[in-house]
Amino acid sequence: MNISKLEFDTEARPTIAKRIAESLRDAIVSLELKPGDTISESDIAARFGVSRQPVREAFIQLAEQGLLRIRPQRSTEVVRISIRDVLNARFVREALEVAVVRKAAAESADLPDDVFEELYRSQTAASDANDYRAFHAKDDAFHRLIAKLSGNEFVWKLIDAQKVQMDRVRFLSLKLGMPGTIREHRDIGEAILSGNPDLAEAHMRKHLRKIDTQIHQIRDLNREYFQEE
Amino acid sequence: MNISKLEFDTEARPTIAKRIAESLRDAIVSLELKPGDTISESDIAARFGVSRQPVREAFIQLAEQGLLRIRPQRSTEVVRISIRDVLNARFVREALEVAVVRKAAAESADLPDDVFEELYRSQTAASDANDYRAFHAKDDAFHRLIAKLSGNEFVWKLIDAQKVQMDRVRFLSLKLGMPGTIREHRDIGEAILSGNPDLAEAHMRKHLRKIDTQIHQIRDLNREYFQEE
DNA sequence: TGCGGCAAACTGGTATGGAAGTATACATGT
DNA sequence: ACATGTATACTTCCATACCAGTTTGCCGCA
Repeated sequence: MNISKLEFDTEARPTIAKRIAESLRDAIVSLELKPGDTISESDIAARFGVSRQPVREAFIQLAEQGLLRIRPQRSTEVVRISIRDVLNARFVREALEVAVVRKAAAESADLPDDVFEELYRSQTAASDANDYRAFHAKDDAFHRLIAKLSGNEFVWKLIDAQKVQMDRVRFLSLKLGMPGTIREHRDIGEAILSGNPDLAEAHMRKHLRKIDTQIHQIRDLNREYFQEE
Repeated sequence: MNISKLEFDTEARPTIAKRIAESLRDAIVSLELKPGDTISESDIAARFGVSRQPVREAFIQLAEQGLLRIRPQRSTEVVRISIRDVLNARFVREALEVAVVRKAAAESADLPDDVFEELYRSQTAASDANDYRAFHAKDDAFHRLIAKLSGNEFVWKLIDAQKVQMDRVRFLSLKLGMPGTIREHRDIGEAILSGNPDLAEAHMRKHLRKIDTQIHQIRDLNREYFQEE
């Protein structure tokens, strides 16, 4: 009798470090912590009521995501938005999303016609209510669903990691183009359901490349958040 | 676990934690640390002659790369090779490499005809000398060069991160197909120089997908290193 | 011989102290 | 007034100590 197989998932309990990292990430992406701000381990530790060690581990994690810049013995600062980095992230994201959307379109034969409807509706509702947070959450959910439909949901983890670089720009965009986004999502969804990978790819590229033009406007309106380059 | 020596190069590398991480990564990829081995912070710390803290940070980093599995209060183990994970990594890598190789081919107009020659030669030399380490280093250099030629060298960082999952398989392959690899590299290089993105893409996909068939042979010869799935 | 229970020896997570490096305010000397 | 040295107050990085689970193995007992 093999009892050892019955053990339940002991994995998922989040550590303090992980929670701190997540909380800081939200603060940075929502510009609560502003680009250029300097923070310190002890400062954040005191604010959360924990010791410096888990905060330090959170810092390291965020530095690897490109959100913090740790300068030993000097300071740790929230990195300013870099147009170059944003475009690089967009390039990677586009490569990944094109790969999954093509696959989703090629294998869409036995999908119900209304797989996307629920998301369209809730995103439209969020737009009508001017609820940006909900809107962006549904935006992410749409892209994630495509990855799942392609049988490569794990790719979303990477897309999400890249997205971090773009999220602050998206936050600054806010109302810019909520309805437009929904229209593009519909185009992509229809191309998938019609089993047309080339068309799905084209719509996806166009959708993702909107940021290329947006980012310069955003920069001009928020110079202080951007790196000079 | 049973290792003779573990040490980091005393020069370069900013923090102890990073040096430990790099050293451990090499040990894992070269199967010095075997899949399934359990290691502990204090154990490794003693071997390197440092405290647990930097080792712990190295563990966290390697866990994020999918090489270690940290089970709080229980143990930390070197994860076994998972065919699924390897194929997932291959999928991502393919998406990225296709994107850069197409771009490189599309913009190859003003490249000197011999950009790749040096690498071809040194890789052939490494193959003739049965020098696997050098061969693999040149293999990586070739792919990295393509990313650079496309103007997106930063993508290499991601490709490299994905590659970690495949490197242990590559290590087990060893002699399998060194000459074949060179032939494929030449095909890719020629397609780039002839400015043919579609052909370059096709050769790249074929090149990267070799692992799909190889991995099952490797698994059958090294069951103990693989996860049952 | 086999089983149950308990204590000691692990594990990773967190807290805290100290070392080394850097920036800065402020004296001091010319 | 203006350099220059210095004390001081930061910073991150590493070491050490402690905590709370988990595993292991021994011991007593049936």
